[in-house]
Amino acid sequence: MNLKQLSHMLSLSQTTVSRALNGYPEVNEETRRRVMDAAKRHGYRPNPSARRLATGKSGMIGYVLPTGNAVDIDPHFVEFLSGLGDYARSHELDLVLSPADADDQETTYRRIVANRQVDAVYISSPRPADRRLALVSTLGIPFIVHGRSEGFDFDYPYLDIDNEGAFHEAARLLVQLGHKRLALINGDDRETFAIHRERGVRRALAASGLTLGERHVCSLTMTEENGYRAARRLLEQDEAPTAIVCSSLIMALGVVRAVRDLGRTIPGDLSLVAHDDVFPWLRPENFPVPLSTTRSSIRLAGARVAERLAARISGLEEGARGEVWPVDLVVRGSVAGAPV
Amino acid sequence: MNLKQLSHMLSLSQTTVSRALNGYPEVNEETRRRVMDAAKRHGYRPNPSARRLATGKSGMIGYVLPTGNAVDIDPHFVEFLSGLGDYARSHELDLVLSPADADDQETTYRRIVANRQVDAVYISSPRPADRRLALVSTLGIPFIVHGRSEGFDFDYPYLDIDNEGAFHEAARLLVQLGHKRLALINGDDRETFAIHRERGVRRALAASGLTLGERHVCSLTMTEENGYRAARRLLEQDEAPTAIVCSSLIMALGVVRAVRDLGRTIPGDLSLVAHDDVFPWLRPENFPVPLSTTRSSIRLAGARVAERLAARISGLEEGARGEVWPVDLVVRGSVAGAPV
DNA sequence: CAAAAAAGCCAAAGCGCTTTGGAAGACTCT
DNA sequence: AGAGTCTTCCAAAGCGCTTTGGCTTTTTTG
Repeated sequence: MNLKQLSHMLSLSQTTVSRALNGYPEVNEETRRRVMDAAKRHGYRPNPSARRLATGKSGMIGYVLPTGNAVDIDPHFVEFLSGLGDYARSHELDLVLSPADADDQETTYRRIVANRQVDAVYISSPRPADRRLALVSTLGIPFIVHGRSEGFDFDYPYLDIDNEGAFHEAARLLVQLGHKRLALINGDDRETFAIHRERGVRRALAASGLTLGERHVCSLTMTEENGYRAARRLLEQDEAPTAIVCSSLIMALGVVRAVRDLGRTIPGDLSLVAHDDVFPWLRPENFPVPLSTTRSSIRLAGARVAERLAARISGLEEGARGEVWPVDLVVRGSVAGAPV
Repeated sequence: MNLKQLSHMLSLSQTTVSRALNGYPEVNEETRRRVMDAAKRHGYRPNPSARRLATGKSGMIGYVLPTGNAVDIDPHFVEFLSGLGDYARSHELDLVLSPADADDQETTYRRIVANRQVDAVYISSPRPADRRLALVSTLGIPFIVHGRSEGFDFDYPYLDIDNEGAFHEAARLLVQLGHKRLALINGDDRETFAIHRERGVRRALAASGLTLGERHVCSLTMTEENGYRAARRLLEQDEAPTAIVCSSLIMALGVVRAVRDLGRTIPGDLSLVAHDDVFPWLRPENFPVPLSTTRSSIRLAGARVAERLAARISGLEEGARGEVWPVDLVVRGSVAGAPV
């Protein structure tokens, strides 16, 4: 059932039917009702390919997926996706993932924009002065950044959590508990979120006249193994930290294992706080010692990004509004006063 | 730069240019070279929307993503995606995720087929007599199943690993080591993979005159917490198992925690084997006691599925070929002879 | 009541590609 | 040399929608 057939059986022109369906004003309300009715009755759905060709709109949102043998997709991605999907579903928005060489995403961005494959894109895990932002801005496609970049002379729309604030709070708590030597096991410090987190920790320490020693900060991709290695390195040095703030639950698994291997205990010998993105399959309260966390649901963020993307597409949202979500600090058994 | 302009500057018809570009035979090789050359020089790329409308082909593969508040996307998905992306990237294939109400995916399948949004789809986590298979078959869109269904009177193309064989081997090893009471901590037993795994364990036990007790098999979604609960339940009963086969590394984390909480040890009191899908962020060799696993890279499976999907789209693959990959059994420290 | 404005509808021209049905010219064959 | 066959190219007709520009008809206005 296409427009031609439908309009023919209504004895109307395609123009009128199209306009009636798309809510244009220059059509009699009575006629509109007839059209709407017939459309529904016959299950008419405009052919998206045709509509696309005519309008240039695709009804999809895009994401450029960095791939390559050495590239692992972040497991956070799937949770983010859950949220995105939750919202997108209710609006019949599809998501197109365009795999790209991790070292040359620009080509892919240009392609999807030139091809008008998607109406908007989102960008995740931004770095300071991230080239994708500049690119996407000049290409002029609506977008939202999940996270933040830094060092641009222009604003852009983003959704981020207050990483600095979260880690500031976590560190402040530890300092208040008497810890003097904190360590940070961070994610890849080329990404802004990691930089912000480090900044938060430093600020909290500085407020008490403390500092984050060179050898007390690790920056690694977030795997269990890296968490283990980092913890071993930290705990086996002379001025071993008495508290660790850790950027991910997965790394925290490794930290816990290292602590055990070294015959130490949490929170007796070491206090531990980690960031929790809220995975259904790994919960901080189920750690051997319930883990204190800075918590922020990445899934909710996904839903919100989808919502804003939809708003931008339909012109409801404009400008470069940045949105920063506060982060909960959830105290559980893994923190205690500094050992004497 | 569109076809019209290009053909005009070559003083050729759109027909000829189009044919030259698409490799049709009825064009002089000399002419074809000229065209190809000019196209490259001017960076001409056919407009996908237009091509789509004309051909009905989209150059994308689809996946219907079940969503909903109570629905969690499997973390395996992201690894599978990595593999899919690896292949898709080199062929400029995009992946479109269509979020659907988990309880009504049919509508979405019908939509994406009717709209010709994608050239092929893949289906994952199939169940016995999975309705999606029947649906997609009748809708007539090329597809591949990752995993297997059962109980259909028709064949279909799939890629699966030898779950039964893998768990058979694992169980056989344990039996050979003298274990009489095995337990299985399985994934959701409405899914075929879980059924096959249980079958494998049962077969191995039967071969030695043993059975898998009713109370020795758990079937749960694969979270750390469920692994813990299952293990506690198993180990605290009278006829506690001396060996456990577990369907996922994440659940195995919970098992290890439970064992520890109960003051037991691996492999002294309990032997443990788990299935490893090969995540970069959680490796069996890094468990407190290196974990024996049945190993199969889900990422490679993703790449292979993409490859076969591409082949089906271009007509290179036909029929209902099923492909079953063998699974490695990797023995590490977590298994030992049965306690006396 | 005539002129101007508004309302309601339509034919046709795109959007940019593929593909059908020829047609002209070059080649082969008897 | 004329008929038949390839080879190589083209004009034009879709694909199914949106949108422009215009044409009636009705309503408003001075």
